[in-house]
This record gives sequence, structure tokens and C-alpha cells, in this order.
Amino acid sequence: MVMAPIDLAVFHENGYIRKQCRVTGLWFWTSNHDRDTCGDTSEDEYTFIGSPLISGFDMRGKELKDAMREAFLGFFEQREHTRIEPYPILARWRDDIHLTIASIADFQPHVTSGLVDPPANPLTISQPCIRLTDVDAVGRSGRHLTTFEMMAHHVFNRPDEGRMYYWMEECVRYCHEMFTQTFGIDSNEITYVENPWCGGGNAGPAVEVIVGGLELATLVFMNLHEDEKGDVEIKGDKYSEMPLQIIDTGYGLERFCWAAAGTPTIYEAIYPQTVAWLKDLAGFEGVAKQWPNLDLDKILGEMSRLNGIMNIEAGVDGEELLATFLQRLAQRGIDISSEQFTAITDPLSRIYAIPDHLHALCNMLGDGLVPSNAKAGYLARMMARRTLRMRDELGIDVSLADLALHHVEVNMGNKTMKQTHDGMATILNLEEAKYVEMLRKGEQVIKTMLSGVDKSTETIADELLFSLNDSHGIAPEMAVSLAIRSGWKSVSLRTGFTAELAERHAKMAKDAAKENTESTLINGIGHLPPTSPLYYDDVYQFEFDASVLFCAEINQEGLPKGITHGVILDRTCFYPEGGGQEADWGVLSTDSVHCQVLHVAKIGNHIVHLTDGPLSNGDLVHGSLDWNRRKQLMDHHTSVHIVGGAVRRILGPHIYQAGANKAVDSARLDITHYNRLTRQDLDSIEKMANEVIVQVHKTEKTILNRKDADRKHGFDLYQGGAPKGNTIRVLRIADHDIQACGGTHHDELGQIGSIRLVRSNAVQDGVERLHIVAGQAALDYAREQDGILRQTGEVFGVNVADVPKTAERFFGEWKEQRKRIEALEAEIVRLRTSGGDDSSVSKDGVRIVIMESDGGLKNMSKMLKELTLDDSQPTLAILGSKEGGGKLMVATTENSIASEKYNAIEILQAIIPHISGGGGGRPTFAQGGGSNPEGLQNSFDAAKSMLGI
RNA sequence: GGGCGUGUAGAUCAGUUGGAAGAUCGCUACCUUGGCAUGGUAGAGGCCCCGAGUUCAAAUCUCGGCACGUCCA
Repeated sequence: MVMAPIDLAVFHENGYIRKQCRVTGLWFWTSNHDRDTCGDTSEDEYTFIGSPLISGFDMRGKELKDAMREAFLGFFEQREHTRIEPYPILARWRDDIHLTIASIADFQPHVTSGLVDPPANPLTISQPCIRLTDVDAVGRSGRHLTTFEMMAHHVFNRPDEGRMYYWMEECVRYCHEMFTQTFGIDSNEITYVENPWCGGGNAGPAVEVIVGGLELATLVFMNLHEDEKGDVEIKGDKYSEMPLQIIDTGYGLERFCWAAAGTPTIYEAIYPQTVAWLKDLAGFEGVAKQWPNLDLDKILGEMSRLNGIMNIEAGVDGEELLATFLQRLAQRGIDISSEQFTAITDPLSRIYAIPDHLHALCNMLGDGLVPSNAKAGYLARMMARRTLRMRDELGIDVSLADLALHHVEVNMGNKTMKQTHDGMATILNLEEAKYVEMLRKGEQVIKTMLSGVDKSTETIADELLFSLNDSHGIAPEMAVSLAIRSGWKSVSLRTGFTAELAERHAKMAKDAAKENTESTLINGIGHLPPTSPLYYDDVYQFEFDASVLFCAEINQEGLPKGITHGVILDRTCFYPEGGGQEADWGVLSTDSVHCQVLHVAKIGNHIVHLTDGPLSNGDLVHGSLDWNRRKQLMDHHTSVHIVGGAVRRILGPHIYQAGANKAVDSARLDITHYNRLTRQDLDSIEKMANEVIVQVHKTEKTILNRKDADRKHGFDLYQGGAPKGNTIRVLRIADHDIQACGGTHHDELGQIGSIRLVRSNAVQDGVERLHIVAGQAALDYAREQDGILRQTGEVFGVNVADVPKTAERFFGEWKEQRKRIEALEAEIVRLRTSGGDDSSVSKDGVRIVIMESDGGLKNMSKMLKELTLDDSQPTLAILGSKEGGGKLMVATTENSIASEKYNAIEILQAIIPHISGGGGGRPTFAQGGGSNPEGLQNSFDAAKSMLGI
């Protein structure tokens, strides 16, 4: 079975008929019976440019977006949908994506899987989204954006439980009513295109709503999931119906605004003030005035229309595209040279892209994101750097922070943000400084890399450009312009290189994508009742009785040594490894058997004890924990929460937990921050953490429904990671820190004793790792440190308090004395080489010196230098030492009769066997070593007889 | 998460096949001038990031650690 036609009463009632698109072959519904294309093809141009299709919205920019959003949400609110506040743009409730890419992303994976109830049903929302896949086309195509708001109405139906709110008929009816009545769109301009949707293992029928050549909305009816035995086939995969039936709609707010404004590009509809401001700053009027007879608006309008029907994709050859473009423009009566076209569109595309990029950047930073060189933070850095590059290319002299603050003021109004404006400015100023530094380094690297290349070269080697881009952050275009500035004036970028670079990256990404083999520890336990965890009821319970439900042999790599069996009980006090907290250890025993529990893992609802021996099904066992271990883990885990709260309070709202680990000897907490932490920072965090222990007596542990938890505490609750179930355990330490956490924590903070921040280090740019010790571990740590200091003091023979001062003095003296020894050695060399003893012989105008030295290689080479660097006295010098198994050095005065007559390597090779060694060097300087220092005299004798002296 | 790159004088960086640690700026002193800009001469300043390994020999090659940079997902 393939997907059935979407045949709805609402179509017929409004005079729509079903036709097949002449171009794409897709089926579509239209009330214009002459129409033979679906509206979204290479032959359907935008019809709204210059003549808006949506009436009643004369404003522009933020005001227009606000009005449009309100019209949409209001429409659905009046029709029994609940309005939901937008989710953050950082998708922190998910572990598969960094950014919110669609409104449905708010409800994945647990609402869409049916595990968690939606916040309301049906609901309407306008969700800010960021998609970076088309980032290169932004500003150039006239319609692409990285940041947009997806307006939506969502429904989560459960027909199997008798909850069916509405389906296709009503959905399309709402859409049609809104389009034609609220927005006054001519029915003939609307086409509904049937185009089944699939993605991420789900699928369903879908309708694209095209207005005036622009896709304004997609209505997806998600009711299928991938299933090999399914009877529906879409794009080669088989699907079957799922119990949850979801309406996932997406209406592009900015596109509505564009259709209402009818401006040449989408950017002028939504960012008019910023575009005008940037034009002014970049002196764009001057460019345009060069050709007074060109009608700019007309050209831009035509460009957008053309872009609407031409597919600009990354990797398309730029020159070829330009030629086609100019040809098509000429057909439309616009006569423009490629130079004129480039002169106008190059700066303009940057002027358009900057506000879009700033919008993405401000949204990300506003949500508390810290720029970094990895993960989500890298996306912010990429946007910042793109913006900076375009700003520089436009020759605009405004800092990134000022651009962003201007953008926030003009385009974001009083949107509530986690990050303060000052914080944002601080972060962006740091980013700009890093960017400038990167450019400076890049220029240096280019100079070095090209130093051997002729100044008249026209190309830069591909490998060099790849390495500049990948290792030094210098994009190919940038590399070329830097090279030109540094004197290689005729280089240019080979056509198609950028595409090759992208291809290469794509290939690397593909190669790196490895299979995620999730090996299960134990199979066949699905039928067992879930293990009842006792550690939540009373975290101080360390003994319990239970019965064995399951026991099997385990044979798997990577587990702690000694593990032979996996045991599942009906209930347990043993905490399984999870949430960064290590597992409990202890003993499970019966009258006759004692098994050590060496590790505990959670598999689904079952807690598996990994033991060093077998137990039998039905056995009654007594379990007892290694309480010292558990107590220490609890000390650390609770401390991590306390420290986390303190860090957020002291450093600012951008602090987010990027990971944590709680072991016995110490705990780690990774936090997002834009600067390295100083010891002062650590001290004040440590101070506050210890104050909390004193001031807050009790922790508060509650269990909340996921829906209520979200509403009550927001998404900061999930710093420890995206929770999986519908019920959430919340740990509250007064108002200091509130977290969803499934670990074991103290009821009373006083149990911890004290917290020490040992040190911090950088995990990656933008992420700092705090090393924490608490409770007994803090005492042990202090004792150990004390011991180290005491030992050091004993070595110096001073009090511990004097160790730093003394070490400083010793180090200073050591350096001084080393220098003095060098000076004295030099003096010895001078004395010994100034002649006066019988080691110096003259032969045929060459002074021959054969001498034993007592220093190492360094000292010998100094003597050689002294002997052979004097041009006025041609010398052959042979030095030896008994140090380190014996050393020999032979050198001649360069460019003298000594170097003509004697070859240092030959002499060395001839005499070195006497000390059982080898060596080499240049004809005027050779050195080597051996393992028989006693043979040194034989070497000297051999040299003498060889030279005939 | 994966790939790539970099740690050498106070600063910016060179350093060839492993074989004698360098340049420029800055610093100090002296010379040139009435003084300044400048010019000249001399000098000081190095745990070649740390630790192991290979080697007769490591700034250089290999491995590990630390610090930093960068691209992609």
C-alpha cells in the first residue's frame, strides 16, 4: 500500500480540485482550475514581490513580526488551543541536537513517544529556531535565514485511549480559514501539495501550503513509525501505524512577514532598520550611485524571484551560476554587467546576512551559551566569526558587541534573556579579540608557509589551503587576500576549490561516523518485575534482605576484574552507576555463600549486581553496603550540587553544567564559562559552598511529574542531562540550587563536613573543570598535601612556611651558579687551547690539537669552537672525553687549508672503534660516542699514527 | 564526539637529513647631538612546555601528560 490521496471536504467546499503537477509530478489541490503546476517548482515565481499577498500588515521589522505572531497565536487561541511560551533555543532537554530546529523538537523525544504528557493539548506556539545547514546561502538567496520562528499548532491524539482531538480535515480547515480570512489571501493563490513526510523513524501524510510561489506552511500528520512488517511504504522504507497520532505543523513567521511586506528580499521585511544602518555604515549608497540608471529594487526583486526558482546549493560553481543568472536577468530586460552585479550583490549579501547572524548569535548568547571550540559553543563562535568577517569585508568600524547590542535593541525589544547585556558584551569582546588574534597568527603562518614560493606564483598549493583552513581557521578566500597583502600579489583562488573543501569535510565526517554498538550486559530479563530501589526511601540504609530473581554468568570486556555473575533482586540498597555517580560496593550473602558486589548497573527498570560468584534463584540474601564508600560518594555528589549553585551565583547566568563525575577520592564538575578561572575565583566559590553547608540544614527531595517540573522550575533543572522518564526527582538545597537528579544525596548538609576546590583545568575552550573533594576525601587530601610540603621542608631544612621563599632562593642561586660554571668552563677552555702544552703540533701549516677534555659534549664543543673558529690559524682539532662511555669530536677550521687537507668524518670513523662507538657529522665537524671510555688513549694514538705525528 | 595544528629569549617568530641554539623588536651600557627623533657599537637575557623511550648524540624522531589553537559533526 502506498499513501492514500488526501481527499478532504474542506477542499471540495472551497472549490478545490486535485491535479498532478506538470513539473514535479506531485498531486496538489487548487481552486484555480487552469493551474498545472503545484506552486513550488522551478517555473513558479514569487508573485508577492511588489504586490503583497497578505493585507493589513503595513508595519515592518519587529513590529511586523509581533503583529503577525499575535494574529497567528490569537487565531488558534480562540479555537481552543492553549498558547505555550517558546522553549529555549538551546535544546538542553535533548542529547541528540544542540539547537532547537523546529517547534516539534520541544516535544521530542518523550512527548512524541507517548511517555510524557504534552504541556497542553491541542497547543499553539511560536518557537524561535536555528538551522545552520544553509548558512552559506543566507543573504545571497533573498530568502534563506539561519534564525526563524516556527509558528505551529500541535495535537497529540491517542485514539487507542479514546483521545482524538482533531485530524487532517480540521487541521487543513483551520489553516485555510486563517489564510483566507485572517490574512486575506486570495484562495486562487493557495495550493495544497500532497507530499508525504518522513524522518527520524517516523512518517505520515503531509501537506505543503504554497502561497504565491512561497511555501508558507507544512502540515504533517505523523501516524506511522518504521516497522519491517508494516504495510505502508514511503521512499523505500516500510511503516506501520503507531498508537500516538501527532499533528506537527510549521508556519514560517518570517515568510508570512515577507509575503505581507512584498519587499525585494525577506531581510528588508524583518530587519529593515539594521539593513538601512549597515548600508549607511558601509557607504552602500556610493556604490549604487555609480550607475544611476540601474533600478536597484527591480534588480533585487528579480534576483529574489530567480533565487526562488533556482536552487542555490553549497558547492555549485560560482561563475557558472553567475553567468546563468545574468542571462536570465537579461531576458527580463535588466541589462547589467557581471562587474556591476558583483559590485552590488557582494556588499548587499553581507548587509543582509549580518542581521540574521546577529539574531542567531544573540538568541544563543541570550540563552546562556558560551562560545567554544567544540559542541554547541562552536556554533556560536562560527556565527560570531562569520559576522566579523563580513563586517570587515564591508569595512564597517563597529565592534561585534556594539553590533549585537544594537541588534538586541532594534530587533529583539525587551525579550527576556538569561544573559545580561553586559555579559553579552563581555563575551563578544572576548570573541572579537580571539578573532583578531587568529587573523594575526594566520598571516604569520601564510608568510612562513609561502616563504619558499616565488612571489609571482598564481596559485597556492591545495594542501596548504586545506591546512590553513582546518588547522588555523583561515578560510581560503581570506588566505588569498592575506597572501596578496604579504607580497604574493598575483595569487588567486582556483575555481571550485571551496566546493572541494566542503566535499572533503563531508567525506571526513562520513568516515568518522562510526556505529554505535550498544552491547547489552544481560538479555532476557524483560519479564522480571522492576527492581524496587530502597536507596531513595532512606539514603542511610546500608543493610537489607531481598530475594534473588535472576542470576546469570557474565562475560564481557571492560568490566571491573573478578566479575563472574549478574544478580537481580526484588529490591536493593545498592545504587547503580548513573548520573555521574559511581556504583555502590558491598556483599550479598546467604547462610552458605558470600558474594562481593563489585559493580552495579541499571538496565531499563532492573538493577543488576555484578558479583564474584553465583547465587540461586529464590535465595533469600542479606545485602550490606560498603558504607564508607557510599558515604563518600554522597558527600561528593551533594557537594557538586552545592558548588554548582555557588558557581552560578558568583560567575553569572551563563554557567551550565557540562558534565560531572563523582568518585571516591574526588569529584569533578564541568561548567561553561568564557574565561579561565583564577585561584581567587576558586577561593570565593569554595567559601560560598562552605557557607551553604553551615547555613542550609536540610535538603528537600521531591518527585514531580515531568510536565509540572518543567513548568515550575524551567529547563535549568536538567543541568545533569536530559531525563528519560515522566517522573522527575528534584533535589532542592534551599534557593541555592534546584536540580533534577537521580543520585543519592544527604538529607543534612552538615554530614559533608567541608568542601575544598582542589584546582581547575580547561576541558575545552569555554568549559572549565572543577576538582572537588569533600568529607573524608577533603581531610585525606589536606593530609597528603601537608605531607608533601613537610617533606619538601625537610629537604630544604626549613619550616613549611618558608618553603616557597627558600625554593625561590635556591632556584635563583642554581641559575646563577650554572652561569658561573659556564663562565669558568669557558675560562678553562681558553687556558687549555691557548697552547703552552705538548698537545699542539704544527704540520704543513696546520695546527693539530689532540686533547682529552673532562667536560661533556657541551664543554667539548665549546673548546672546539675556540680552537677552530679562528681563521688566522688553520686547525685540526681532535677532542676526547671519558664521560658517558667516551666521546670524540673532530673539527677543522672551515675554508682553510685544514679543511682542505683533512676530513673530520673520515678521521672520526677511523678512530672511534677504539671506544666501541659510532658517530657522524659534516666534513668539517664530526662527533660520536662509544661504550668503552678506556679506549680513548688508543683512539688518540690511532689518530696520531694516521696523521703521521 | 572526530580530524588537524602549535608550545624555542621580555614580545613576535626562524631553526634544513637528529650532529656548534638564531633573527627582528624591546631592554642595559657606551658613542653621535645643545636636546629630541634618529644613527652606531657592545652587552645582558634560554629547564628549546613537562616526563619517559629510541640513539654514540634529541629543540628535532616515538609514546604519555599539560597548556593553547582550529575545522567538522
